[in-house]
Amino acid sequence: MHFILKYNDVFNMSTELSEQEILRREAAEQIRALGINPYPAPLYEVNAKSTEILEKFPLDNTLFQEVSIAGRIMSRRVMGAASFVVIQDSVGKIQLYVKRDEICPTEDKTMYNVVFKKLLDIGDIIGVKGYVFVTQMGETSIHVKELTVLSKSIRPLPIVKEKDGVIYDAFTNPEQRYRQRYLDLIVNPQYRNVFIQRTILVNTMRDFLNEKGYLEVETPILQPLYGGAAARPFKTYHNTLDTTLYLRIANELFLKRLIVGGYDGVYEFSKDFRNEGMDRFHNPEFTQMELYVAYKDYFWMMDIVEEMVERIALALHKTTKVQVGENIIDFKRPWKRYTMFEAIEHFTGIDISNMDEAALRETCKKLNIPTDNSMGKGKLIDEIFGETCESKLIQPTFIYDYPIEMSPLAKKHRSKEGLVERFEAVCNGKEICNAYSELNDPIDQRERFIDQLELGKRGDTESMVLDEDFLRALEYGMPPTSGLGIGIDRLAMMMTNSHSIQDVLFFPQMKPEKHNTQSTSNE
RNA sequence: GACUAAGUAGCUCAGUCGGUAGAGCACAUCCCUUUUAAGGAUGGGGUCCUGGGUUCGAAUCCCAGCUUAGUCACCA
Repeated sequence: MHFILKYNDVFNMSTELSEQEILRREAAEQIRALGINPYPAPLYEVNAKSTEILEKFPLDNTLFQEVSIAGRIMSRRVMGAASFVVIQDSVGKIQLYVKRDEICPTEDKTMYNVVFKKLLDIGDIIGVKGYVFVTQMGETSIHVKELTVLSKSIRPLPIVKEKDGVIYDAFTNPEQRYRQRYLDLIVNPQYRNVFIQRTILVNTMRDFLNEKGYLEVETPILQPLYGGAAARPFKTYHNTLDTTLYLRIANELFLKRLIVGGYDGVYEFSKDFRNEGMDRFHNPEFTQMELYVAYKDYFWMMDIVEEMVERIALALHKTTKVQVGENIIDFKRPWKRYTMFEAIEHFTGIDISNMDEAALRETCKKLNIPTDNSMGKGKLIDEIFGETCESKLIQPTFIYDYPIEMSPLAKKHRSKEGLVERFEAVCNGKEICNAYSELNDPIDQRERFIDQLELGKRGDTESMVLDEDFLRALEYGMPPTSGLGIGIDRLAMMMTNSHSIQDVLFFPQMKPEKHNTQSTSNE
């Protein structure tokens, strides 16, 4: 009891420490009292990794005879003067055999009897030196000759156990997993791989774009005007400038300014922010890769997307076929290409390409798609596509030629009235990218912005605002340009077969954590 | 925003009809020199999410709230 008082006083804790937390703090102090720093400063030389040893030693048992390895204690079985410990390093786990007279060759058995047996716990980080051997039970292990405390853990670790494929005490509570991702990564190390795959995905994309000679750039996140997408922004304030700033919702307009400036191709991996709903496909901050290339059109960009995504699949899976939920998706080139009208005709048997607004509305009624009077021709077409086609497009498919009303930054179609040169790639029933032949006619762009302002006046909270500086840039002349946006999180979900965006973000947005303090609201 | 489900020990979870709060692991003590879900024995550990109500008595029944998850809606 005096420990509780002591530690709650010393650490000024608002909540009482658990018995285990107190005992571990005590242990750390006792280690110190023995002249051992539980948090030593010098580097610890490591010359092997767990999985490397487990793979190579059975093939050549002369290897690893002077091994030095470090990791976190995940289990401990003390049997008198000999013990077994499992440590986990960055790649896996390996068993240690710790024998008293080996780590304490002299009369002084303190290191084993006191430090190892009494003061170390699951969760502590240690380094060991020794040689690799195989136990009588046939498990490749490290015979420890020297043990160093590297970091004392003062909070008990939830331990997941497994036998014969059965998982015991799985740490699966999604809230805890996301809030305490570090803990998730410790006790559920299989999830480390998802994030490694995400990084390989990004690196593959970056290598691909660099090989093509495009320039990776950085553009502002804090912007006086937001633009480039239809979304509600986050608003903030700069004190010195005494001005409102917005967190970017897309980087399109800045990258196009750089094309005006004379670069042939620019791209950016950008964190974008949208002040909208959250669910398993939406996090308030997310990552996009946007690419703009001069003198190209949208057909050219389809080829680039195919090539790039196919290469990503190969980099991650060594094959173009990827398991996503129930489906196996084959990213092998070439992908199917349908115009939006063709796709609708393919799935409904109805040709809407020459319909006027009234006929479209009638078609919606026939297909049981709810409409309202605010919907114009473009919106009606988009609704029909979304309801009848999108979820059925499992294998990668380009859908192109969109209604102009939905695409205020895309160039008018070279031959088809009322459409723009835009495509999306859809797979597993979800959009994975969005691209245009970019609108470079400054007069047309100004008119499109004005149309957006009208929508805003009618209460559309996601309509675009007029960006006078962007128009000024276009007025100096932008070459014909093809632009692309790929949602990195969505692509990562697909490539790692993850059910939720929270599974491909280390730290997904959560509500502020409620601390378990006394309830204060008696109102 | 709607609906459904959940909230009990550090972790994973039981808890019968409303009658003293349970298990495994973790933790402590003891035993044990090659063990395997973490060897054996013993033991400590609880704001049963919060507040109110019904009742002699509530983890359990009722009401309200909070938190979380899932699905749908909205939203690219």
